[in-house]
Amino acid sequence: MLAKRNCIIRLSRYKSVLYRLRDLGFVRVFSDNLGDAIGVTASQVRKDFSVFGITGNRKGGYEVSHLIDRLNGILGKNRVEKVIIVGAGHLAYALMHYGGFEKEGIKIEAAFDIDPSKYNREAPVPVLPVEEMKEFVSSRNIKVCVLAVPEVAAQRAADGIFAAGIKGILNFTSMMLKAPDDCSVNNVNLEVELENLIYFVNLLGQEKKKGALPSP
Amino acid sequence: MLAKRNCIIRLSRYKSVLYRLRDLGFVRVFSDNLGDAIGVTASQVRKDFSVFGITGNRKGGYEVSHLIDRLNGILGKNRVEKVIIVGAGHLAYALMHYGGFEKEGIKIEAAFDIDPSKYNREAPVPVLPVEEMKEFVSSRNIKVCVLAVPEVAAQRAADGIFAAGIKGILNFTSMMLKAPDDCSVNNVNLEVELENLIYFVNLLGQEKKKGALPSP
DNA sequence: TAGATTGTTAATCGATTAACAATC
DNA sequence: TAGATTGTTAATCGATTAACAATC
Repeated sequence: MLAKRNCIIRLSRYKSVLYRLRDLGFVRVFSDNLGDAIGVTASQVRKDFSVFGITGNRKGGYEVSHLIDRLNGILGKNRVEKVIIVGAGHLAYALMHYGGFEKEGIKIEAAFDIDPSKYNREAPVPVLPVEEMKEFVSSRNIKVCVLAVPEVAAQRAADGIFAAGIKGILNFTSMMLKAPDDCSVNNVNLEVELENLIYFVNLLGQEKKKGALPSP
Repeated sequence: MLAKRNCIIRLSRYKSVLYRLRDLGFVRVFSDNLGDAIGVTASQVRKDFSVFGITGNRKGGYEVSHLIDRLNGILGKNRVEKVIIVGAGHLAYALMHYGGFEKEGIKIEAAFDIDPSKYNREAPVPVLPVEEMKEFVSSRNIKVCVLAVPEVAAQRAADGIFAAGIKGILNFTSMMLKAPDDCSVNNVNLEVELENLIYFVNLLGQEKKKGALPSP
C-alpha cells in the first residue's frame, strides 16, 4: 500500500496540471507534455494511466476534460470530503483560512481543542471542545482528520480520534503514530522536510566546491 | 539525488526517536528497536548507518549520544541554519510561531511580503518588504527559504528567490517550480497530502466492504 | 498512406530485505 | 564460552524506463 503512495501522488499532480491546461483552453495533451510538467518520463505517465485503465487516443493523446474526470473518480473527488482538525493552534488557523481546499472538494467542518479560550461556535469553521468530537464525527460520517496538537499530546489525541471512528490522519506532529490496521496515517513533518532540504543544499554546495560529484 | 531522499528522511526520524530515548535515560539502542520505532526493518537501519559509515558495537548495539552526534553531523545540524519565509500569510505566521524549529537548530530570520500592511520590523521575526530580501539574504549568507505565497505568484517569487542566492526552497504552493540545476526544491502540498490520505481511506473502506484485498 | 503516439511488455535500475560470518 | 547483535554481501522485490507493435 505504501508502494502505491508515490503513484497516487503523481495522479494528484497530473490533475493539478490538467486543471491549469484546461483553464488555458487546452483540449488535448500528450504523455510527453504531462511528464515534462511534473518532472517524470512519458513512459511513467502512460504506465500510471495504464494501471488504472485510463486510455487515450493513439496519435491524438489524451482529452483534458476526460482525464480530469477519470482522475477525480480514482481519487474519490466526485463528492465533497469532510475533514476536521484536532488542535486549534496557529497551523489549524492557517488551514481554516486556506482557500485552496474548496476547489479540491475538501471541506474543513470544524476544529477541536481542549482549551476553552479557543472555542468559537460562531466562526465559519467552528472551534469546539474535544468532548464533542466523537458525536460530531459519527453524526456526519467524517473519516479524515488533520492532527495539529503539541507533540506530547499526539498519541493520546490520535487514540481518541481513531476511537471516534476516523480512518485517516494527516499528522503534522513529529511523533510516529500507532494506528489500527484499518487506518492510515500520512506524516507531514516540517522539521524533517527542512532538515532534508538543508542536507541537499549543503551537499550541492560541497559538490560545487570540490568541482566534482561525490562518489556514488 | 532524489534517490537518497527517503534515506535522509529516515535519518531524521532516527534522530528524532533517539532524542526521546536519551531523555528517557537510554544509553544504548539496537537496530531492532530503532526499526520498530520508525516502522522499518532492522536490516534497513543497519544498512542506512552502514552507508554513512556509522558503526555500533557487535552485541552492544549503538550508543545513543554518539548516534545523535553522528546523525547531526551528516545532516549538517552542527550549526544553526538560517531560514527566511517568502509570503507573510497565515501559514508563515504559524511557522514563525512554531516552537519546534529552535531545538532542531533552525532559525527563521525574517519573512518577506509585497503587502505594506504586513510589514513589521519590530516583531521577533520581522516582516520586511521583498525589495530588501536580496540584500538581507546575501549579507547573512542565507541559503534556505520557505515559499508560502499564493499559487499565481509562485514561479515569479521563486525566480526572485533564486536570483537572491537562495539554494533551496521548501515549497508550500501547488506549483511545480522550475529551479536552477544547483538548487533544490522540496514540495509540501497540503491538497496533495489530503487527497492521498482520502484515497487510501476510501480504499481501505472498500476492502472492508468486500471482505477481501483488491487484486494486486 | 505516412507519421506520431499510445499501451504494454520486457529490461533495467535501485532500494529493501534476508542471511550469515564476524565478533563483542 | 555461548549467545546475541552487528556489518555486509547476496537475493529479492518493486518501481521506472526503454522499446516497439498496434493503431489512429
